[in-house]
Amino acid sequence: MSHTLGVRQAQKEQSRRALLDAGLRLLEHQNLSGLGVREVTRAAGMSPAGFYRHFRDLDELGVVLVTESLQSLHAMIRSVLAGEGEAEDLIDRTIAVITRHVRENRAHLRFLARERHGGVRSVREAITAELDAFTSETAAALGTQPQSADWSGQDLRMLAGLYVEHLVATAAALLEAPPDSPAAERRIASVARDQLRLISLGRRHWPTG
Amino acid sequence: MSHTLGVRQAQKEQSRRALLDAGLRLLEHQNLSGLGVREVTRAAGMSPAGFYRHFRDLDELGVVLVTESLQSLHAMIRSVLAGEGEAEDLIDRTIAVITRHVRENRAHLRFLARERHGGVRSVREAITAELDAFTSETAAALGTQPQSADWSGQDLRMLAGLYVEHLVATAAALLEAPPDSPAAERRIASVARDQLRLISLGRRHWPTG
DNA sequence: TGTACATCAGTGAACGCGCGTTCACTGATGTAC
DNA sequence: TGTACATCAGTGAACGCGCGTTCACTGATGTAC
Repeated sequence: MSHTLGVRQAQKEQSRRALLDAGLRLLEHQNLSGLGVREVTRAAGMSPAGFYRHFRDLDELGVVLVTESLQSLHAMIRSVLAGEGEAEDLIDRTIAVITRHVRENRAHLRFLARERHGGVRSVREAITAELDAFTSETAAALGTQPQSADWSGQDLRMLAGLYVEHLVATAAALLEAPPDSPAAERRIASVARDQLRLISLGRRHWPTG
Repeated sequence: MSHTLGVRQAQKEQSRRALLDAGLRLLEHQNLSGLGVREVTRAAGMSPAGFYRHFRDLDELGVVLVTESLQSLHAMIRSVLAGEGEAEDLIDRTIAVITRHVRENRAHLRFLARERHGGVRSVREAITAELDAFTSETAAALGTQPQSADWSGQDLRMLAGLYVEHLVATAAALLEAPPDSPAAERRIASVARDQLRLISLGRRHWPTG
C-alpha cells in the first residue's frame, strides 16, 4: 500500500520505541537524572552512538516519556469523570479504575511519582501543570452535577483539588505496596473508599457548616 | 571543663556538620542517587579523601539527613497535634504551622519530597514508615477528642491518613511555589484551609451518611 | 524489470573527563610520666 | 611545667573505570531513469 511507512522508517520507529521502552523500564528503579545513554542503549540492544539518531540527549527522551505517562493518566481520569450514578457507586467505580490503572500502567505511574518532585525542573513543572489541568477538568465535571449547582468556581476547584490529590496519593500508596499482594491492595482500596465517602459527606454539607 | 569535647573531637564534629550541610544544600536541586562524594567535599571545602573519616559512603550520609529531616517534620506534627480549641481555630493554627515550617525548613522538606518516591529503596521505606507512624500518632490524638469518642480505631486511622496526606500535599505545593511570593503562599494556604474545613464537615457527619 | 546512485540508521573505535576509592604522608592534638 | 611518644583528621597524588559524544564507516533501503 502506498501510504504505509517505508521499511526503513518502520525499522527506525521500532528502534525508537525500543529506546523508550528500555528507558521507562530502567526508570522504575532509578531517577531520570541518574539514567545514562549507554545504559539505555545497552538495554535496548543498540550501540551507544545509535541513540543520537533518535534523541538529542536523555532529557529529550525524558520529555517523551512524561508526555506518554501523562496521557495514560489523563485517560484514567477521564474514565473516572465519565461515570454516572449514585455517589456510592461512583466511589466504587473510581477505586476500581485506579487499582486497575496502577496494575496495568505501573511503569508510567512510578515514573510520574518519582519525577513529580524529582531533579529535572522542566519535567517537574510539566507534571505539576498537567495535574493542574486535571484539577480544572475535574472541577468542570463537578460543576455539571446538580449537587453542586450553586457552588462557586473557586469552591469547585478546591474540592477538585482534594479529589485529584487523593487520587494521586492512593495511586502512590498502591505503587509502594508489594505488587503481588492482593490483601495489601484491598486494604489500601478500602481505606481510600472510606476517605472518599468522608469527603463526599463534607461536600454534601458544604458550606453551611 | 572536663566534660567538654576535646578540641580535636569538636573540630571533627564541625567537619561532619559541614559535610551534612553541604549535602543537604546540594540535595535541594538534585537526587540523592545523583550526589557525588567529590561534589559534597568540594562544597564543604574538604579534600575528597576526607569524606571517609566521617561516612563509609554517600548512603550513610543520606540516612543521617533523612533522620534529621524526619525529626524536624515530626516536631511540626507534634506542634499541630498539641493545639486545642475550636475546630476553626485549630485549622488556622495548622495552616500557620505548616507555612512557617516550610519557610524555615525548606531544605529538609524538599529533600523528603524528593526522596519519598526517589531512587534509593531504603530511604524511601524509611520515609514511608515514618509517615505511617505520624498517622498513628495523629489517630491517637484524634481519638482523645470528644467529637470522635465512639469512632473505631480503623476509622480514626482512615481520617488521620487523610489529614497527614493533606498536610504533606500542602507542604509540597508550598515548596513548588516561588519562595518569594507571599501571594502564591496565601492562595495555597487559603485553599488548604477550605479543604480542611470540608474534611472537618465530613468528619462531623461520619458515618451516619 | 534492471541498474546506478543517494540516503541514512546503526556500528565500532577513539577521545578526554570526572568519578570513587586507596595510600602513604603530615602536623596538630592528646596522653603518660 | 616540660618532654617524648601516640593518635588520627585531613591531604594530595595516583589508580582504574565507565561515562557522553564524535567520527568515518557500512550496508540495507529508497529513488530516478
